[in-house]
Amino acid sequence: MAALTLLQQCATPLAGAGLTDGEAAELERLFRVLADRHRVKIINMLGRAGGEPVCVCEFTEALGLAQPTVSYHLKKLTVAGLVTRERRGSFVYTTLTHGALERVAALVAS
Amino acid sequence: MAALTLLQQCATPLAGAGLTDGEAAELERLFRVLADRHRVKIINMLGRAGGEPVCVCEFTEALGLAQPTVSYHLKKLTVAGLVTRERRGSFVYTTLTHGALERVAALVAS
DNA sequence: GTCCAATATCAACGCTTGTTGATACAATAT
DNA sequence: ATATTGTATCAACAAGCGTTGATATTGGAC
Repeated sequence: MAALTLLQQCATPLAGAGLTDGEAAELERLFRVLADRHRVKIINMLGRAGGEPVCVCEFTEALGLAQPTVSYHLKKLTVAGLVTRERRGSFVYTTLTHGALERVAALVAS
Repeated sequence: MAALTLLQQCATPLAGAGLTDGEAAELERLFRVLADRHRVKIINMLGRAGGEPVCVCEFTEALGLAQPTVSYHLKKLTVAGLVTRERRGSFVYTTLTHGALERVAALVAS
């Protein structure tokens, strides 16, 4: 009856403080923006442009998507701070935010 | 009438070869696994454990989720190759795959 | 002013995802 | 053998996401 039944045998000590709910939610939002094949391609195109602005119309052609769809994806990337947009006449150009990807990479590796 | 109407003013030259459809889809799958606050927390907990295995029951407690939900998330992380699972008696322990996060970070920064 | 082209927003639909009770499986104890 | 505990799978639902016609907005050309 005095058997020590070894409860809590699974304990594993964790060092340091964990992520807060807010930090976890922010990382979720960031990765969610990256979690789309078209947005990944857009970012890759912008990277290959070497920081130079790329016209919206190039994405529609390269991705084979309808114009509203591209607009939808670019907005997601913009509000996430990964790209910036500027008008030049009737065209809108998108630029990769400098250092944004490096910041993401640093977050992952931490 | 001979007005040069400047068609294709938006051209931007892109250097190098872009991502293939397969590569873009693979990145999408990877980021999709990371795009969840609970999975982010799990990975963070595993990182803080310093490569040591962590029992499933610790996640249910720390995340405040039902047991099937934790099982669901751990499976996603497992099939993505980010973590590995092993049984020890009736407990199942999860370990952060060595170098997995560093590989992801390298992908992002490229 | 009108006309046209590039882009953004809206509305609606199909599809995927996260969650959880219920249930099944696995391993140990008795 | 049965009982119990830890974990995985199943079924069903709510919520969010990507897509695209239709429509609105913006800016240049005439």
